[in-house]
Amino acid sequence: MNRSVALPIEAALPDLRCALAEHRNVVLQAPPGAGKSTGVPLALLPERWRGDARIVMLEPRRLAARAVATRMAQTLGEPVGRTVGFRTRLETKVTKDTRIEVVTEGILTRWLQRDPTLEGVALVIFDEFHERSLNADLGLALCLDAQETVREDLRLLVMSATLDGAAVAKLLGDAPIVTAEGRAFPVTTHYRERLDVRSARPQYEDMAQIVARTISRAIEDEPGDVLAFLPGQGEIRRAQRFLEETSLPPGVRVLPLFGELAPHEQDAAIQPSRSGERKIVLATNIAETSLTIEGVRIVVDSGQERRSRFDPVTGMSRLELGNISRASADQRRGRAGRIQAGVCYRLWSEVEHSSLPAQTAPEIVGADLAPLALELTNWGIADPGALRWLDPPPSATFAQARDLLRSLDAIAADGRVTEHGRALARMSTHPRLAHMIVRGTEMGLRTTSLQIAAVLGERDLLRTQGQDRNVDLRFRVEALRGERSLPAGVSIDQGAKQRALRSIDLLARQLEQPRHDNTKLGDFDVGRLLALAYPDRIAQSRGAGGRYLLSNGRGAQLPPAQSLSQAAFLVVADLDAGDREAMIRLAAPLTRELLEADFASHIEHRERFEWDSREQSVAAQDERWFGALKLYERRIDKPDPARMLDAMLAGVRELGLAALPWTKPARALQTRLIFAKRFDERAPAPWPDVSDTALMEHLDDWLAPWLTDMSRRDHLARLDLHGILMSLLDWNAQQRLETFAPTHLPVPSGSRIPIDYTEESPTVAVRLQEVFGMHETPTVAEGRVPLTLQLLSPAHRPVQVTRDLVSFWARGYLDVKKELKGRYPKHYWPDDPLTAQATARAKPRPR
DNA sequence: CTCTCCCT
Repeated sequence: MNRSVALPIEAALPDLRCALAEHRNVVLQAPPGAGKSTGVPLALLPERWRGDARIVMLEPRRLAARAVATRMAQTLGEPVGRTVGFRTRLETKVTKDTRIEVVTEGILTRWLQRDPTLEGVALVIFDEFHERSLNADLGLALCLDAQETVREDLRLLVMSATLDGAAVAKLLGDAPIVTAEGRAFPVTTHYRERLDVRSARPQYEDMAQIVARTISRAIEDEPGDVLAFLPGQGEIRRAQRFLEETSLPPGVRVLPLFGELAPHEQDAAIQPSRSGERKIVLATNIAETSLTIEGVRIVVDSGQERRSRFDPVTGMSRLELGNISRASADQRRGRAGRIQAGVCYRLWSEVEHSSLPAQTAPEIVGADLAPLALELTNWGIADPGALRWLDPPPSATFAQARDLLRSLDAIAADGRVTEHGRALARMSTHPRLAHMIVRGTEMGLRTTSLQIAAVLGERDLLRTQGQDRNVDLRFRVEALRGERSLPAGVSIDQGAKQRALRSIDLLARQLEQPRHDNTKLGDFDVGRLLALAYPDRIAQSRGAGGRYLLSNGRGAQLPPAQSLSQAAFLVVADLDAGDREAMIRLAAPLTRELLEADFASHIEHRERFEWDSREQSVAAQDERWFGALKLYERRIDKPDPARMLDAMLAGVRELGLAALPWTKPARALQTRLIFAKRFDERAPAPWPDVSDTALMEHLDDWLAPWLTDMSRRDHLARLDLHGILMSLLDWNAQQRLETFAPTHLPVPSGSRIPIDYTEESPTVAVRLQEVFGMHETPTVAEGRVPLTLQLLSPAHRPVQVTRDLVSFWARGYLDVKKELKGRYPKHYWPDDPLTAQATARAKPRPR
């Protein structure tokens, strides 16, 4: 147990032992390099409270679980699996002698679901808790619940590097906080303002270019290897090009590092440089926690990262580029001070730094919560509020997750877990995929469904170089089965394949044995099975260009040059939701026939009656829908008249009243009725409101009866609007209208002049000569409304307007006569118009 | 021109 150099954690161990002897729950705060992961479990092994029970320590990653267990075993001078063992989903080294068990975080959840008392476990240690992984948060919530209900003596130790310990200590019931020093060398921090004040810079510069320039300056100014953090592969490739264009000192190599890189390429970046050589590692977040790069003295930090964010509305995730947190920046900087004093270049200013979030948002805030919701439901909890959380699961996402579980038949109508849901919870895969495996097994497609789940559990089974990546999932399933020869530039990731095969074994053991299994792969088996897992991502071609519509209503697009783009239907296993259209990353083809057969109970039959604006007619169609996808449509030969009528009315509503065949008499009748309604004071008034507004509002009442058998705009020409309006009046009202608002005014010449009711005051336009002998101003509305007389010349030119004929004759007439006599000398212009003979003749009477 | 990790 002796080490040549004492770990910094040693100093804190007495306090930690004390705290754990007296309290069930304790928080240990220690920076990276303190040696807590290996030091703490070993130090607690002899404690009295342990008895003969195990200490369990959670690690966020399999690699870490194995490495930490190995180091502890070495310290004891034992092989792994004796006193110290580890357990991950895919690999286990544990015996009956094991008293310290290092496990990945998901394993604990599995244990708790099987045995909430966690029998045989004295202490659970949450290592790297500051990373706030979903599984660690869930594990802690379940442990606290178990502690409250069935395991009062269970001890919990939360270890954290950068996390503010106070919040978690409070969550643990005012647990004591023990702190330890780290062992890190000082790192000098340069902010961007100090680097770049010299030159005026353009407004925008490629991040990759700025990183490259900072690196080439740093490598001149400082000794040692460089680790640069960039948000993604694209930026890494660009920075690499920029660096290779500049003249780097001899012996300096540029090495990219990201998750999709082949293992031997990752190793090249991780291993220490040979003597006399230096390296520049361009890395994603993978180098922040998962991998440690040997020999780094200089860190260049872009300050950005890509993060996955789940959208509960669409049920899809998207990658977002954003600023890192201060905690993350410190973690990245710490990578420069592991073996000696180092230097860190931050490509942002000190002012910007203070505005960054202190901590990275915990995973639970932005993740798909379907797995968590299934765990909680299986735990017997429908509302996460029943448990204690640092950050509770966001309610919208949790609700979406419960909806999904309901659609997978995992939750019953009463909100509790179903037998099927229990089966899904027993499986070590996403509930969607577990559902696919269980139902697929029932369909006789067990092997294929297991293979799909295993392939989807890996980032990508295939490595593609120098060409467009083929997104067909069948391609990968066939490769896993060894049934496909791969084209040049495409190879199997052997590590991924081995993990996939282990996964299949594991999942198969979690299943009931099938009655029969079809091991041969049919063309559409993958698509059919995938549809069980992702019914919301079944996609229908929109025609050309690899563009599809998903059953959840969103658009999605295939990358260029995909053989799948010929498929009428796809099921999408993986996609990035993007800003506008989602990009399909993995999919398999399906047919309409299979979709309709497998999802018969989810297909919606609709008889659709709608006004088609483009065709200007009613569309009466028989349709079959799956979510947002229209699978089938046919014109209905004998449509239901009532629904036809509704659609026709909708059409008129859209077209407006102007689309109706208004004749002059019809419009005139409308204005007379409006006039009558306005001026008739007799009660009860028999007049309907036929203003344009009222007609539009009440189309169903007055127009509908006349629209039977009509289905297009043309048909409206058949309407007799005058007759229709007249039919709104009973016989008495029709009679009364004739006297109250007559159509015409008889004048002394014998003519009948039409009365225009559209103006504010009803008007007749009549030649002056026709009203000689008319003593009084004519009226309508039973004498209450005088008509406006527009008096015209023989040539129908307006001469005078008056609402008072008596005073016109008395005063205005003389002037008018004089003028008209000048222009129309042959006409008859009497001195006394009241006794003169009116005439309707256009030509002057012969003298 | 798309991060990373994980599940008896």
